[in-house]
Amino acid sequence: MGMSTQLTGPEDLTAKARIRAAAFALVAERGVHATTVRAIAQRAGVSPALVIHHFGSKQGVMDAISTWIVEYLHRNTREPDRGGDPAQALQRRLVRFERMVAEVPLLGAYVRRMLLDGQPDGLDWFRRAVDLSAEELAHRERMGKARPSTDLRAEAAMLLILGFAPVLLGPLLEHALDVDFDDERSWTRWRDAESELLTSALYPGAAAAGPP
Amino acid sequence: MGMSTQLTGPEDLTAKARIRAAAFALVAERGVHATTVRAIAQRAGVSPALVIHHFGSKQGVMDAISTWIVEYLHRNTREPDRGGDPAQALQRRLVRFERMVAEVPLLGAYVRRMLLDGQPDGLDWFRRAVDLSAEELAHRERMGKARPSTDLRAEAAMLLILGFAPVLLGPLLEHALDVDFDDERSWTRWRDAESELLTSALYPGAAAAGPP
DNA sequence: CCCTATGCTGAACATCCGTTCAGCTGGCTG
DNA sequence: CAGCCAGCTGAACGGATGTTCAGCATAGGG
Repeated sequence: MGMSTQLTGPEDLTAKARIRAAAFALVAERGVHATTVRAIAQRAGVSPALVIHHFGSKQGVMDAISTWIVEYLHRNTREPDRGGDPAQALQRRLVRFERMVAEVPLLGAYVRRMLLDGQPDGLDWFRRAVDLSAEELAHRERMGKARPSTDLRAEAAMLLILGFAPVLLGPLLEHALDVDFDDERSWTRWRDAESELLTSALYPGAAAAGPP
Repeated sequence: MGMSTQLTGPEDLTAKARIRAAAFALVAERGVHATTVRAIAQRAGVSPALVIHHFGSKQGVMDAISTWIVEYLHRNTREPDRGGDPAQALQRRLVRFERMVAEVPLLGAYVRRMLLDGQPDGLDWFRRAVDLSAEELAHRERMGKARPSTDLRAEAAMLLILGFAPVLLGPLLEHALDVDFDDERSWTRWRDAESELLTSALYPGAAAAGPP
C-alpha cells in the first residue's frame, strides 16, 4: 500500500477525523442526500450532536469532505514540474490517479458522485481537467506526435471522457462489459482498447456512425 | 414540432396524466429522492392524497414514469427493419433520438438520471445499448467499413459513450466547453469532433495518453 | 484546591416525509 | 328520483431528519 498516499491514517484518530472519514465513506456509498447525520455518527462511534458540534451543520461536513478530497487529489497528483514531454507528464499523472483509486477503494465512487451530482465543485474541477487535457494535446500536436485537430477542445474532452470512463461511469461499464474495476486487469483492458481507438482510425476515410 | 413524437399532449389532461407529467419533470430536474409527493401534487394542481390514490405509492409513480418513458423511447426509436446497412440504421436511430431529446427538453435530463442513479433499469438499458452497438460495429467490420478490433465490445462501449456524452454528461460538457446542448449547433459541433476522432487516428502509430 | 475550557452526550424540538382514512362531490345508472 | 361509485380532498399519523440545548466528565492552569 501507499505511504504518502495514505488517506485515513491508523485507527486511533481524533473524533473529528473519524467523523469526516465515516461521512466520506457513506457519501461514496449512498450519495449525499441518503447520508444522514445519525448514520455518520453511528459509523464514527459518536453521538449525532458531536457531528454538528464539530462541523456546524451537515453541509459543513460535506464541505469539509470536499476540500479535504480536493487537497488530497492535488497533493498526490501534482508533480514538481520536472520538464520533459507534457504528454508523458500527463501519462504519469494518470497512472498516479489510477493507483490512488485502486488504493482508496471509495475514492472512485466519491469522485463519481462529485462529478455527476451537478455540484459546482465537480463542474469546475471537470472544466479545469479539460483545460489541462487540451493544453497537453496542443503541445503534443506542436511536437508532431498528434495530428492537427479542427476542434481541439472537444477532442480533448473526448480524451478525458474515455480515460475517465471507468471512474466516471464505473457501475454502468462494469455491468455492460461484465468486468470489475477493482480488478486491475479490467483497467488495462480498457486502456488497451482506448489506445487502439486513438492510434488506429476506427472508420478509415468514412463518415462516423454513432451509437444506438 | 413532432406529431407522433408528442409526449404530453395538450394542457387539458386527466389528473392521472398530469401527475405523471409533473413527476417526470421534477425527477428530471431534481432527481428521484428530492422529488416529494407533495411537490408532484402541487405542480399537477392536485392534492397529495390523489397521487397515492392513482399510483399506490411514490414508487408506483416512479415505476409508471419509467415504463412510460421506456415505451416512448422504443416506440419512437425502433423502425420496421427496412434492411440496408445496419450502420446506417444505427445512424438513423441516433438522429431520431437526438430529435426527441431536442423536442422534449427534459427527456435528456431524465435519461441521465436513469442511467447515472445506478438503478437496475438504467444498468440493463445501457447494457442492451452496448450489445446493439457491438453488433452494429461487428457488421461494419464484416463489410470492411471498419478496421478489425481486438476488443470489439470495449470499443463499442466507447462509441456509445462518445455518442451519448451530450446526454449522459450534459451539464459537465456544457460547462467545460461553454456550450448549450439546447442549441443544435452544439450537437453538430460534438458530432463533427467525434467523426474526426473516429475517421482519423489521433496518435498515429504511438502509445495513447489519457487524461489526468 | 478551584475553576474554567473542551469534548461529548441524551433528550428534546420543529419540520418534513410517505401514507391513511373518513368523507365530500358530481355525474351516471337503475 | 334514488342510489351509487369513481374522483378527489383535508386532516391527521407515525417516523425520520437536521438541529438545539442544558448538562456531564475530565484534564490543565491559576
